[in-house]
Amino acid sequence: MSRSVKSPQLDAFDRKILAILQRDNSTPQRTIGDAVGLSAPAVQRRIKRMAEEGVIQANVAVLDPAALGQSITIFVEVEVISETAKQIEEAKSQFAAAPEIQQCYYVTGEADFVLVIVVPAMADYEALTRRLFFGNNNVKRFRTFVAMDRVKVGLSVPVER
Amino acid sequence: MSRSVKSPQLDAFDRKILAILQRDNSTPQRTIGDAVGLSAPAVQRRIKRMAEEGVIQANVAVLDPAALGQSITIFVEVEVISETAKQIEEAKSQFAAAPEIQQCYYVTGEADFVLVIVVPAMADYEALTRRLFFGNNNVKRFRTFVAMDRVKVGLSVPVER
DNA sequence: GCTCCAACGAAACAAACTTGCAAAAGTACC
DNA sequence: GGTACTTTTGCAAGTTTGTTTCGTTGGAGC
Repeated sequence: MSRSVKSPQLDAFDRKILAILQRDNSTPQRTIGDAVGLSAPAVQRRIKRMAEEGVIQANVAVLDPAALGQSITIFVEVEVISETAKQIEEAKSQFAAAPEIQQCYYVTGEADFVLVIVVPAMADYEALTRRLFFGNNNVKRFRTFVAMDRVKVGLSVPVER
Repeated sequence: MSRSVKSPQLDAFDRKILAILQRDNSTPQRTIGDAVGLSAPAVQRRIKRMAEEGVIQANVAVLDPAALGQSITIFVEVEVISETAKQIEEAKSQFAAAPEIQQCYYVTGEADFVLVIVVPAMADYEALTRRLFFGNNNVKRFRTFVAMDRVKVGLSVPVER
Protein backbone atom coordinates (compact mmCIF):
# COMPACT_ATOMS: atom_id res chain seq x y z
CA MET A 1 0.00 0.00 0.00
CA SER A 2 1.25 3.42 -0.94
CA ARG A 3 1.05 6.40 1.34
CA SER A 4 2.97 9.25 -0.19
CA VAL A 5 3.57 12.49 1.63
CA LYS A 6 1.19 14.39 -0.58
CA SER A 7 -1.81 12.16 0.02
CA PRO A 8 -2.16 11.63 3.74
CA GLN A 9 -4.41 8.63 3.63
CA LEU A 10 -5.06 7.34 7.10
CA ASP A 11 -5.56 3.63 7.60
CA ALA A 12 -7.30 1.89 10.48
CA PHE A 13 -4.09 1.78 12.51
CA ASP A 14 -3.58 5.52 12.16
CA ARG A 15 -7.11 6.28 13.21
CA LYS A 16 -6.93 4.08 16.27
CA ILE A 17 -3.68 5.72 17.26
CA LEU A 18 -5.19 9.17 16.80
CA ALA A 19 -8.23 8.24 18.85
CA ILE A 20 -5.95 7.35 21.73
CA LEU A 21 -3.72 10.39 21.38
CA GLN A 22 -6.53 12.90 21.30
CA ARG A 23 -7.76 11.44 24.57
CA ASP A 24 -4.36 11.11 26.25
CA ASN A 25 -1.14 11.80 24.44
CA SER A 26 0.97 10.71 27.40
CA THR A 27 0.04 7.10 26.70
CA PRO A 28 3.26 5.13 26.18
CA GLN A 29 3.83 3.97 22.62
CA ARG A 30 4.18 0.45 23.91
CA THR A 31 0.67 0.62 25.36
CA ILE A 32 -0.69 2.10 22.16
CA GLY A 33 1.00 -0.67 20.23
CA ASP A 34 -0.66 -3.33 22.34
CA ALA A 35 -4.03 -1.64 21.89
CA VAL A 36 -3.85 -1.38 18.11
CA GLY A 37 -1.80 -4.45 17.32
CA LEU A 38 1.54 -2.95 16.31
CA SER A 39 5.01 -2.73 17.78
CA ALA A 40 6.17 0.38 19.59
CA PRO A 41 8.51 1.44 16.76
CA ALA A 42 5.70 1.13 14.23
CA VAL A 43 3.53 3.36 16.39
CA GLN A 44 6.34 5.84 16.80
CA ARG A 45 6.94 6.04 13.05
CA ARG A 46 3.27 6.63 12.36
CA ILE A 47 3.00 9.34 15.00
CA LYS A 48 6.06 11.06 13.61
CA ARG A 49 4.69 10.90 10.10
CA MET A 50 1.31 12.27 11.09
CA ALA A 51 2.93 15.08 13.02
CA GLU A 52 4.97 16.01 9.95
CA GLU A 53 1.93 15.85 7.70
CA GLY A 54 0.03 18.11 10.05
CA VAL A 55 -2.63 15.60 10.94
CA ILE A 56 -1.42 16.04 14.49
CA GLN A 57 -1.29 19.80 14.86
CA ALA A 58 -0.16 20.12 18.46
CA ASN A 59 0.30 18.36 21.75
CA VAL A 60 -1.08 20.40 24.60
CA ALA A 61 -2.05 20.30 28.24
CA VAL A 62 -5.65 21.26 28.97
CA LEU A 63 -5.84 23.48 32.01
CA ASP A 64 -8.68 24.25 34.39
CA PRO A 65 -9.58 27.92 33.80
CA ALA A 66 -11.01 28.27 37.29
CA ALA A 67 -7.73 27.17 38.85
CA LEU A 68 -6.04 30.01 37.00
CA GLY A 69 -8.59 32.56 38.10
CA GLN A 70 -10.25 32.66 34.69
CA SER A 71 -13.64 31.56 35.78
CA ILE A 72 -15.95 33.18 33.26
CA THR A 73 -16.54 31.83 29.79
CA ILE A 74 -18.38 34.08 27.38
CA PHE A 75 -19.75 33.56 24.01
CA VAL A 76 -20.08 36.46 21.56
CA GLU A 77 -21.63 36.93 18.14
CA VAL A 78 -20.22 39.88 16.26
CA GLU A 79 -21.78 41.57 13.27
CA VAL A 80 -19.69 43.92 11.21
CA ILE A 81 -20.73 46.80 8.96
CA SER A 82 -18.42 46.45 6.03
CA GLU A 83 -17.31 43.06 4.87
CA THR A 84 -14.48 43.92 2.52
CA ALA A 85 -11.60 41.48 2.42
CA LYS A 86 -9.30 44.01 3.98
CA GLN A 87 -11.54 44.75 6.90
CA ILE A 88 -12.32 41.12 7.54
CA GLU A 89 -8.64 40.30 7.65
CA GLU A 90 -8.10 43.17 10.00
CA ALA A 91 -10.79 41.91 12.34
CA LYS A 92 -9.43 38.39 12.19
CA SER A 93 -5.95 39.37 13.20
CA GLN A 94 -7.26 41.64 15.91
CA PHE A 95 -9.33 38.86 17.42
CA ALA A 96 -6.56 36.32 17.03
CA ALA A 97 -4.14 38.55 18.89
CA ALA A 98 -6.27 38.93 22.00
CA PRO A 99 -5.22 36.37 24.63
CA GLU A 100 -8.67 36.43 26.25
CA ILE A 101 -10.17 35.19 23.01
CA GLN A 102 -9.79 31.46 23.12
CA GLN A 103 -11.55 30.72 19.87
CA CYS A 104 -12.65 32.76 16.90
CA TYR A 105 -14.65 31.60 13.90
CA TYR A 106 -15.59 33.57 10.80
CA VAL A 107 -19.10 32.45 9.97
CA THR A 108 -22.03 32.80 7.63
CA GLY A 109 -25.49 33.63 8.88
CA GLU A 110 -26.87 36.41 10.99
CA ALA A 111 -23.47 37.10 12.48
CA ASP A 112 -20.02 37.39 10.99
CA PHE A 113 -17.81 36.26 13.84
CA VAL A 114 -18.32 34.00 16.77
CA LEU A 115 -15.96 34.24 19.71
CA VAL A 116 -15.30 32.19 22.81
CA ILE A 117 -13.83 34.36 25.50
CA VAL A 118 -12.33 33.46 28.87
CA VAL A 119 -11.86 36.15 31.51
CA PRO A 120 -11.39 36.41 35.29
CA ALA A 121 -14.43 38.59 35.90
CA MET A 122 -17.20 40.50 34.15
CA ALA A 123 -15.27 43.72 34.56
CA ASP A 124 -12.55 42.29 32.35
CA TYR A 125 -15.12 41.38 29.73
CA GLU A 126 -16.55 44.85 29.85
CA ALA A 127 -13.10 46.32 29.33
CA LEU A 128 -12.56 43.96 26.42
CA THR A 129 -15.82 44.99 24.75
CA ARG A 130 -14.83 48.62 25.01
CA ARG A 131 -11.51 47.94 23.43
CA LEU A 132 -12.59 45.45 20.79
CA PHE A 133 -16.15 46.34 19.87
CA PHE A 134 -16.94 49.90 20.86
CA GLY A 135 -13.45 50.93 19.86
CA ASN A 136 -13.88 49.46 16.42
CA ASN A 137 -16.22 51.45 14.23
CA ASN A 138 -16.70 48.55 11.86
CA VAL A 139 -18.57 46.55 14.51
CA LYS A 140 -22.29 46.99 13.96
CA ARG A 141 -23.43 45.06 16.99
CA PHE A 142 -22.61 42.10 19.16
CA ARG A 143 -24.57 39.73 21.33
CA THR A 144 -23.24 38.26 24.54
CA PHE A 145 -23.97 34.88 26.08
CA VAL A 146 -22.49 34.10 29.46
CA ALA A 147 -21.76 30.46 30.14
CA MET A 148 -23.33 29.09 33.29
CA ASP A 149 -22.01 25.62 32.62
CA ARG A 150 -19.25 24.33 30.40
CA VAL A 151 -21.16 21.16 29.61
CA LYS A 152 -18.65 19.77 27.18
CA VAL A 153 -15.34 21.30 26.26
CA GLY A 154 -12.71 19.91 24.00
CA LEU A 155 -11.28 19.78 20.52
CA SER A 156 -11.92 16.12 19.85
CA VAL A 157 -13.08 15.20 16.40
CA PRO A 158 -14.60 11.86 15.39
CA VAL A 159 -11.89 9.70 13.87
CA GLU A 160 -13.99 6.90 12.43
CA ARG A 161 -14.53 6.96 8.76
CA MET B 1 5.31 28.44 52.33
CA SER B 2 2.43 26.07 52.62
CA ARG B 3 0.63 24.65 49.63
CA SER B 4 -1.90 22.15 50.92
CA VAL B 5 -4.03 20.03 48.66
CA LYS B 6 -7.14 22.03 49.39
CA SER B 7 -5.71 25.39 48.38
CA PRO B 8 -4.03 25.06 45.01
CA GLN B 9 -2.08 28.26 45.07
CA LEU B 10 0.03 28.59 42.00
CA ASP B 11 3.30 30.43 42.22
CA ALA B 12 5.26 32.04 39.42
CA PHE B 13 7.11 28.80 38.68
CA ASP B 14 3.86 26.90 38.30
CA ARG B 15 2.41 29.47 35.97
CA LYS B 16 5.45 29.51 33.76
CA ILE B 17 5.40 25.74 33.59
CA LEU B 18 1.71 25.76 32.70
CA ALA B 19 2.25 28.34 30.01
CA ILE B 20 4.77 26.06 28.37
CA LEU B 21 2.69 22.92 28.76
CA GLN B 22 -0.45 24.37 27.27
CA ARG B 23 1.56 25.31 24.22
CA ASP B 24 3.51 22.06 23.93
CA ASN B 25 3.32 19.34 26.52
CA SER B 26 5.98 17.26 24.81
CA THR B 27 8.62 19.74 25.94
CA PRO B 28 11.21 17.84 27.98
CA GLN B 29 11.22 18.65 31.69
CA ARG B 30 14.87 19.49 31.43
CA THR B 31 14.09 22.18 28.86
CA ILE B 32 11.24 23.51 30.98
CA GLY B 33 13.57 23.58 33.95
CA ASP B 34 16.10 25.65 32.04
CA ALA B 35 13.37 28.04 30.94
CA VAL B 36 11.92 28.63 34.38
CA GLY B 37 15.03 28.27 36.52
CA LEU B 38 14.46 24.93 38.21
CA SER B 39 15.90 21.45 37.99
CA ALA B 40 14.12 18.77 36.00
CA PRO B 41 12.95 16.84 39.08
CA ALA B 42 11.48 19.98 40.59
CA VAL B 43 9.53 20.56 37.39
CA GLN B 44 8.37 16.97 37.34
CA ARG B 45 7.10 17.15 40.92
CA ARG B 46 5.18 20.34 40.22
CA ILE B 47 3.60 18.90 37.11
CA LYS B 48 2.59 15.79 39.00
CA ARG B 49 1.08 17.85 41.79
CA MET B 50 -0.88 20.06 39.42
CA ALA B 51 -2.19 17.03 37.56
CA GLU B 52 -3.38 15.54 40.84
CA GLU B 53 -5.00 18.81 41.89
CA GLY B 54 -6.81 19.02 38.59
CA VAL B 55 -5.16 22.20 37.42
CA ILE B 56 -3.93 20.12 34.50
CA GLN B 57 -7.07 18.38 33.35
CA ALA B 58 -5.77 16.43 30.39
CA ASN B 59 -2.93 15.98 27.95
CA VAL B 60 -4.19 15.71 24.43
CA ALA B 61 -3.14 15.76 20.81
CA VAL B 62 -4.88 18.36 18.67
CA LEU B 63 -5.86 16.90 15.33
CA ASP B 64 -6.65 18.53 12.01
CA PRO B 65 -10.36 17.93 11.39
CA ALA B 66 -9.93 18.26 7.63
CA ALA B 67 -7.37 15.46 7.60
CA LEU B 68 -9.96 13.22 9.21
CA GLY B 69 -12.65 14.15 6.74
CA GLN B 70 -14.45 16.36 9.25
CA SER B 71 -14.20 19.55 7.31
CA ILE B 72 -17.24 21.51 8.43
CA THR B 73 -17.43 23.38 11.70
CA ILE B 74 -20.84 24.64 12.73
CA PHE B 75 -21.98 26.82 15.44
CA VAL B 76 -25.52 26.51 16.86
CA GLU B 77 -27.61 28.48 19.30
CA VAL B 78 -30.41 26.45 20.82
CA GLU B 79 -33.42 27.83 22.60
CA VAL B 80 -35.59 25.50 24.63
CA ILE B 81 -39.23 25.77 25.62
CA SER B 82 -39.22 24.56 29.18
CA GLU B 83 -36.29 25.23 31.41
CA THR B 84 -36.97 22.93 34.34
CA ALA B 85 -33.92 21.42 36.01
CA LYS B 86 -34.86 17.99 34.80
CA GLN B 87 -35.21 18.98 31.19
CA ILE B 88 -32.03 21.01 31.18
CA GLU B 89 -30.09 18.09 32.59
CA GLU B 90 -31.62 15.88 29.95
CA ALA B 91 -30.56 18.23 27.20
CA LYS B 92 -27.05 18.52 28.62
CA SER B 93 -26.47 14.80 28.69
CA GLN B 94 -27.93 14.40 25.24
CA PHE B 95 -25.61 17.03 23.80
CA ALA B 96 -22.63 15.73 25.72
CA ALA B 97 -23.17 12.24 24.35
CA ALA B 98 -23.11 13.23 20.68
CA PRO B 99 -19.61 12.74 19.26
CA GLU B 100 -20.19 15.38 16.58
CA ILE B 101 -20.71 17.97 19.30
CA GLN B 102 -17.26 19.13 20.19
CA GLN B 103 -18.30 21.76 22.70
CA CYS B 104 -21.50 22.57 24.54
CA TYR B 105 -22.16 25.52 26.84
CA TYR B 106 -25.27 26.23 28.85
CA VAL B 107 -25.68 30.00 28.65
CA THR B 108 -27.75 32.98 29.68
CA GLY B 109 -29.12 35.39 27.14
CA GLU B 110 -31.29 34.99 24.09
CA ALA B 111 -30.32 31.34 23.78
CA ASP B 112 -29.98 28.52 26.26
CA PHE B 113 -27.30 26.39 24.69
CA VAL B 114 -24.44 27.08 22.38
CA LEU B 115 -22.88 24.21 20.48
CA VAL B 116 -19.77 23.76 18.39
CA ILE B 117 -20.27 20.93 15.95
CA VAL B 118 -17.85 19.20 13.61
CA VAL B 119 -19.14 17.08 10.75
CA PRO B 120 -17.89 15.66 7.45
CA ALA B 121 -20.58 17.33 5.32
CA MET B 122 -23.75 19.38 5.48
CA ALA B 123 -25.82 16.26 5.03
CA ASP B 124 -24.48 14.97 8.31
CA TYR B 125 -25.42 18.21 10.02
CA GLU B 126 -28.89 18.03 8.59
CA ALA B 127 -29.25 14.50 9.93
CA LEU B 128 -28.01 15.68 13.30
CA THR B 129 -30.55 18.52 13.42
CA ARG B 130 -33.33 16.09 12.69
CA ARG B 131 -32.22 13.80 15.45
CA LEU B 132 -31.29 16.39 18.05
CA PHE B 133 -33.54 19.37 17.42
CA PHE B 134 -36.58 18.38 15.41
CA GLY B 135 -36.74 15.10 17.29
CA ASN B 136 -36.79 16.90 20.62
CA ASN B 137 -40.04 18.66 21.33
CA ASN B 138 -38.47 20.82 24.01
CA VAL B 139 -36.38 22.66 21.40
CA LYS B 140 -38.14 25.89 20.50
CA ARG B 141 -35.74 26.98 17.81
CA PHE B 142 -32.13 26.98 16.81
CA ARG B 143 -29.90 29.18 14.73
CA THR B 144 -27.06 27.87 12.62
CA PHE B 145 -23.77 29.54 11.76
CA VAL B 146 -21.44 27.75 9.39
CA ALA B 147 -17.76 28.46 9.88
CA MET B 148 -15.95 29.68 6.81
CA ASP B 149 -12.69 30.10 8.67
CA ARG B 150 -11.45 28.71 11.95
CA VAL B 151 -9.53 31.88 12.73
CA LYS B 152 -8.36 30.78 16.14
CA VAL B 153 -8.97 27.45 17.77
CA GLY B 154 -7.70 26.21 21.06
CA LEU B 155 -8.33 25.85 24.75
CA SER B 156 -5.55 28.07 25.97
CA VAL B 157 -6.29 30.30 28.92
CA PRO B 158 -4.18 33.23 30.08
CA VAL B 159 -1.94 32.09 32.91
CA GLU B 160 -0.69 35.41 34.15
CA ARG B 161 -2.17 36.70 37.30
C1' DG C 1 10.32 -15.94 -10.86
C1' DC C 2 12.85 -11.70 -9.84
C1' DT C 3 13.54 -7.03 -8.16
C1' DC C 4 12.19 -3.10 -5.76
C1' DC C 5 9.90 -0.74 -2.25
C1' DA C 6 7.53 0.03 1.93
C1' DA C 7 6.52 -1.27 6.38
C1' DC C 8 7.33 -4.36 10.00
C1' DG C 9 9.38 -6.40 14.53
C1' DA C 10 13.35 -7.53 17.70
C1' DA C 11 17.03 -5.78 19.85
C1' DA C 12 20.34 -2.31 20.97
C1' DC C 13 20.73 2.29 22.19
C1' DA C 14 19.69 6.98 23.81
C1' DA C 15 16.86 10.08 26.10
C1' DA C 16 13.55 11.23 29.39
C1' DC C 17 11.15 10.46 33.54
C1' DT C 18 11.09 9.09 38.46
C1' DT C 19 12.73 8.24 43.14
C1' DG C 20 15.80 8.34 47.39
C1' DC C 21 18.33 11.24 50.07
C1' DA C 22 20.76 14.94 52.12
C1' DA C 23 21.09 19.93 52.09
C1' DA C 24 19.05 24.54 51.73
C1' DA C 25 15.32 27.72 52.28
C1' DG C 26 11.45 29.39 54.36
C1' DT C 27 8.05 29.66 58.78
C1' DA C 28 6.27 29.46 63.14
C1' DC C 29 7.08 29.70 67.67
C1' DC C 30 9.43 30.55 71.30
C1' DG D 1 17.54 36.39 67.53
C1' DG D 2 17.46 31.35 67.86
C1' DT D 3 15.54 26.68 67.37
C1' DA D 4 12.53 23.21 65.54
C1' DC D 5 9.66 22.03 61.91
C1' DT D 6 8.13 21.81 57.24
C1' DT D 7 8.72 22.23 52.43
C1' DT D 8 11.24 22.26 48.37
C1' DT D 9 15.25 21.77 46.15
C1' DG D 10 19.30 19.53 43.45
C1' DC D 11 22.06 15.56 42.61
C1' DA D 12 22.65 10.94 41.45
C1' DA D 13 20.98 6.40 40.76
C1' DG D 14 17.47 3.58 38.86
C1' DT D 15 13.65 2.80 35.80
C1' DT D 16 10.74 3.60 32.06
C1' DT D 17 10.01 5.32 27.56
C1' DG D 18 11.32 6.84 23.08
C1' DT D 19 14.40 6.21 19.01
C1' DT D 20 17.52 4.03 15.77
C1' DT D 21 19.49 0.05 13.54
C1' DC D 22 19.08 -3.86 11.01
C1' DG D 23 17.46 -7.94 9.04
C1' DT D 24 12.93 -9.83 7.33
C1' DT D 25 8.51 -10.07 5.15
C1' DG D 26 4.86 -9.17 1.90
C1' DG D 27 3.31 -6.96 -2.47
C1' DA D 28 3.46 -4.51 -7.00
C1' DG D 29 5.44 -4.25 -11.27
C1' DC D 30 8.31 -6.26 -14.67
